[in-house]
Amino acid sequence: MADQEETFPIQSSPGGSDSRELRTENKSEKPNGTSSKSPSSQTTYIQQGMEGIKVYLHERELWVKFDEVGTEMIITKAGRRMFPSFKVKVAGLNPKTKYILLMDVVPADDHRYKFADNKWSVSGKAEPAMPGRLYVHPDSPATGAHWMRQLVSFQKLKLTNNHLDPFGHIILNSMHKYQPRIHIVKADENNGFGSKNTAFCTHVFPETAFIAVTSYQNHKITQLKIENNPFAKGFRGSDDMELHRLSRMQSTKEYPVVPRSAVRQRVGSSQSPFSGEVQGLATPSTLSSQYSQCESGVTSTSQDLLPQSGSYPLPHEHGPEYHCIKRKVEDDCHSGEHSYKKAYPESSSSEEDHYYRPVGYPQGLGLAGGPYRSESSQRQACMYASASQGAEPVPSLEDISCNTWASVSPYGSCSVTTMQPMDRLPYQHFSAHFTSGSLVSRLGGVGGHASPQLGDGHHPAMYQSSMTHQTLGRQCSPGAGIQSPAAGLQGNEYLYTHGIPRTLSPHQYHTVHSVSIMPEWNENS
DNA sequence: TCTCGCACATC
DNA sequence: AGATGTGCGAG
Repeated sequence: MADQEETFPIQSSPGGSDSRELRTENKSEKPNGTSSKSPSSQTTYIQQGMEGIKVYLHERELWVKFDEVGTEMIITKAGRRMFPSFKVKVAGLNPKTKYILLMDVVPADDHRYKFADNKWSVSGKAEPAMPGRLYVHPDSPATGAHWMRQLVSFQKLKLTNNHLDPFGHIILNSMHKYQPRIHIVKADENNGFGSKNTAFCTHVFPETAFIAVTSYQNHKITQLKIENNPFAKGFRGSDDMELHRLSRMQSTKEYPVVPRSAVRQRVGSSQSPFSGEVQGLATPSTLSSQYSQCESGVTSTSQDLLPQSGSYPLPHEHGPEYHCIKRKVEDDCHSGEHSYKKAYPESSSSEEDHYYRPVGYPQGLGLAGGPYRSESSQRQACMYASASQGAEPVPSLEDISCNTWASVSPYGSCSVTTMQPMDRLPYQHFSAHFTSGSLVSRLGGVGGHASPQLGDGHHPAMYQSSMTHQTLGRQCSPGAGIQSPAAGLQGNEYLYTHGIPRTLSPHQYHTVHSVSIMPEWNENS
């Protein structure tokens, strides 16, 4: 219980502001070597007690290598893991407090990209985002001590291009750019999802942004994957190996010229013809660091964020460290970094199951997500709330919450409401229904239960009141936040979740789609 | 573009 | 030993 939530007093808004500035300038500082350790992410805090939390990206150097070339992640119907894997070291949590760690992947901007002339460029407007799904770390909820004890791995998270995916995987559109985010939600009783003050913080590592593809476009990326992913070891080899393989497969026929893959090593090696690095996009690498810390999220203005069109949206600021939050954080920050060394067993414990939760929109938790997409009005709405990433300074917690939740639930709303129709549809099945009032519960449960409701899907049904009304209410309604649906918001948020059919996937995947949080009704009742 | 079966790898 | 994760390249 109660342990408290707080370690610190609120501060809320911390950093946001700071962070915000975008910087673009700096780019890379990071590679200092610390690699993973340095927290480069940007954080948004929503409530108290979350300020001193630091999150360090594991193997950041590897991420930066990919980022410098323009990271691509394969998406398949069955679901494909990300590589590099998203693993983090967390510091600054209250050892006794329980937290839920989850991840989502939000659109980085509103564009559709194409890879031509060895570089990425914008080729049009992005397709409407689907309701985002959240991947709840299987160990959730767990104490701060648990999460800080070892690396927290999200490696089992899978990406799919199947909009009707029944497994709870995160659904993305090919040739679109995305930004993974990690959210830490306090799961105290006092703070369940639904409760009024749901405290949570969001961390974004710009260097983990990527373009979803059904097949690799840039050979350099293929090469990096082969060289670093143990499962692709079979493609490494020296030339001999390759030749052998090729010969077997093709037996002489063609040696590929340069088609995409063919070249693997060689190409990779460096020179690839393509190589260009350029990516029009963005290479984020530079950006990367920015994010670090803590902001508060919010957003009101999300606008800022938005568009960026061109390239990378991410706001950055990089600062490395950042300010996290201010005070305390600082300490953490530093320390944090080191903290981890590789040894951790990978994932935190069980990774086995992952739970996925759908979030409404990409923004997910509102926080950040949104930023990018801003464009569409509809979305925006949603986003607004969230957005912020870069942008604004501190919103109020409330906002955040709103957003947050919004993300969580609202989304639903957002999505539901405003969003394009598409979104809603499909997912229904999965609802996992977490019903419990609080996220926590859900989360906790998440894994476990699946729920019954599948069928309907969408009924948006369930709502929970969980979220703080206040929070939500305030902002949301008012304008700031999400507009919409918020409706749900109004006090409640809805999150409805869809249950995932367990059958399909065991609990592991629980995704939640959108939605609103339900109260207890159902489940718990 | 995307999907599929394959050989090869890890777990 | 089986399940599962990889990129390849044909379709």
